[in-house]
Amino acid sequence: MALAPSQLDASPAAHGASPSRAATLTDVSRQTGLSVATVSRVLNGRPNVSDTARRKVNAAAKTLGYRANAAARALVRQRTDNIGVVFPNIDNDFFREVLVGINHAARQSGRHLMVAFALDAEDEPDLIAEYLSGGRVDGLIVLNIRQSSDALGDLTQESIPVVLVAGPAERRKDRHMVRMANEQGADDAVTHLLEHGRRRLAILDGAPNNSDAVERAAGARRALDRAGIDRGDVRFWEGNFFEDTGYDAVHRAVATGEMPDAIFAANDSMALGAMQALRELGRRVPDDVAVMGFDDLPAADHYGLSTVRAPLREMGAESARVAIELIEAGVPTGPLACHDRVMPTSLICRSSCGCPACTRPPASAAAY
Amino acid sequence: MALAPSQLDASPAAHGASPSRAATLTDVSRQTGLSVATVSRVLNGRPNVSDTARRKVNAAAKTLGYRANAAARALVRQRTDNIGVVFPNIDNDFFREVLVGINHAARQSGRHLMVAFALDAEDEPDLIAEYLSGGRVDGLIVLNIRQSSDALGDLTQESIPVVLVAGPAERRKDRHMVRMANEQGADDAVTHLLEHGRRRLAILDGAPNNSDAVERAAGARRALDRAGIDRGDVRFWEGNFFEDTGYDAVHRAVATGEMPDAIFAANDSMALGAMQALRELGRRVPDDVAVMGFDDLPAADHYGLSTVRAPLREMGAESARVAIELIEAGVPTGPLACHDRVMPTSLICRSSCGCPACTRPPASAAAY
DNA sequence: AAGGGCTGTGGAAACGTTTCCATCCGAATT
DNA sequence: AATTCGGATGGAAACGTTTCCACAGCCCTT
Repeated sequence: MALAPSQLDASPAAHGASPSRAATLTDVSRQTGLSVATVSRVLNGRPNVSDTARRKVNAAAKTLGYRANAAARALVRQRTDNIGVVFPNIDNDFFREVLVGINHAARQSGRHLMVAFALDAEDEPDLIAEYLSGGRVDGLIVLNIRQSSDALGDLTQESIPVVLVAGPAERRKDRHMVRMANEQGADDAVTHLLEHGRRRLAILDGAPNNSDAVERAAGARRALDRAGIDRGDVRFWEGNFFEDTGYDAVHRAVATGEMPDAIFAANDSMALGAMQALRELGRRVPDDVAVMGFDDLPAADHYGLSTVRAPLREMGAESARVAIELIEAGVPTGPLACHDRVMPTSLICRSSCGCPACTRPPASAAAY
Repeated sequence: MALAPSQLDASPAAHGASPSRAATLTDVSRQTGLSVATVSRVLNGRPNVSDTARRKVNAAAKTLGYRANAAARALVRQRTDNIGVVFPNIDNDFFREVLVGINHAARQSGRHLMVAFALDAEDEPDLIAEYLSGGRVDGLIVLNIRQSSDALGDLTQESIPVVLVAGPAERRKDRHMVRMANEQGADDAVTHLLEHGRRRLAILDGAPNNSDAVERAAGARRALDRAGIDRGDVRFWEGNFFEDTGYDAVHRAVATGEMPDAIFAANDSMALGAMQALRELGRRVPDDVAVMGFDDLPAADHYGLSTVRAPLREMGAESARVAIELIEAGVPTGPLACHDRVMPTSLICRSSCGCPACTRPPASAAAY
């Protein structure tokens, strides 16, 4: 009450030397002579505070280097402003791009990321369970969850929202999910090859238990059917997403004399393997055989591989946006109304598809 | 006091349906009839609790799915068990490996990771400042901090320990740092080439303002000097770590007729560029020209490039260990006694160095 | 002139832990 | 049998916020 004006008393370590403890609301309160309630109101931009008080508090907070303690705030607000991100233990090239997208969206909303990689397959459920309770995060993003590890039971049991990125297809009605348009992307690629007059196609398949692979194969078939291509002209080659299966498939084809005039590989790794085999065998790309892949790995650019870009950053950013949306909507999102956001792919024409008209779009990442 | 034995009253949502709020210590206390103090003691494995109480509490905690609230615990313990990790905005292939290493060490110590990427160069200092105060993390790891963005002033001013990974050389005595043995690695690579009888060497340099590049070049020079190689036999080619500078350098060499019999490139990207140029020019690797790189990118394996493995996971893990060590030691680590941990590199012989004796070590990552 | 509605402010409770301190009890010591 | 000791337990404070509620002025209306 007795507020001596302009009291510049030796406040506790104004910006002193030692790594002193962080300033608290009480410190600001003492320095300004105002109550912690008022100080808190100013610092949170709440109404009903006089301009005088506002000025004093802001000045003192700046001097003291005040920053609200996250734990105390989380405790009373019942909200941490953190989002958890769980990665599978499997080494995955995409991971970085997805995380960059998540980071972008999270930071735009002023939230922070808690990131964890499963150390092994058994570790994943533990990790998820750890984030689901404990109040460490307000929402959880799980990448590429392994089919088996359903630490996730019933959506309605959970106290925080969970968003799956590139999760198993069968959980789509059951879980909030963000994925890419695998089918449309593959359709686009095959259609592109057909539009360039290629007719004797080979489809290099991915691992059959991988949902990306299955969907891409389906997209390729859809394009072939729509164009009315004779199935006798199409070869379906088995692969498993690894480079050597692309390489081997081409060598087998040359052995049996069944070389196509175009190859669509369900991912870039296999496409690059196929291109290497073609080069070794003296076949020219794209003159003799056109090749398209899927994913748009950095290496694709380097080798001029035309491909379908997997919108990884967009998927990451979208998953964060969905999580935030669910967090802000409050807990009871119920079992109904699951999100299933499908991020569009885009065709990237380089040299391997053999269309001179197409120019490579800028490698920008403007909006995600 | 009046504890009715075996009271199985309708506890608040034992494991009910709705996404009810998480169980608290008070819930467990009510269910067991014991005080929160005792419950807390049991759950933290503290002594001076009867076995009866221990059993009752553990059972109730399990039934209720109790997990301690992180914010409340952090508030009273003045410690979050979180470690912050800040990445520069620059796209960096290494980032993932480093993070995996950090994750491993952090999780082994039961800590969690808060990860953030700087959105752009100006963003980095903000990010660092945000983690330095606010009590969100107990320690901070900053990767590859940009020379300019010294949001980091004086070590002694900071309230939490900060560890730099691959930071600027000039801060080594000033800051806790974890880095790799660039000089020794480059020395090893050049020595290896010399041991195979190569004498007309070319050293493909990295960007001169990059400390990794400078150190690697110094290591190469050290090996040459020690072997007493005539400097007239050695060419120093300028590069900037990008693939095309390796490619161009080889083309220039062939134009001037100064083709060496071995090339050491300061990183794999340039080495791969050089190899591609050699292939195009009809020179055989390693027969005509041996090539070695540095980093051990995934692509190095694919192209049989012999190289020096950059111990990225180890650097990550070590940085986390240093951070944890500093956290546990308490704040006042003072300006003296800065850590400068140098993680050893290792020679990876594949086919491009031309030594049949060397076999490729397993691609394990056993211990990090 | 009295009442009512705003505005600015402070006190105090609450969030969920951990931990200090006091208390109580039974067993061991004198 | 009186005393001490140590183990088991509960009460309550503390951590740093936010926010509800009460209250004191003040201006405006009737």
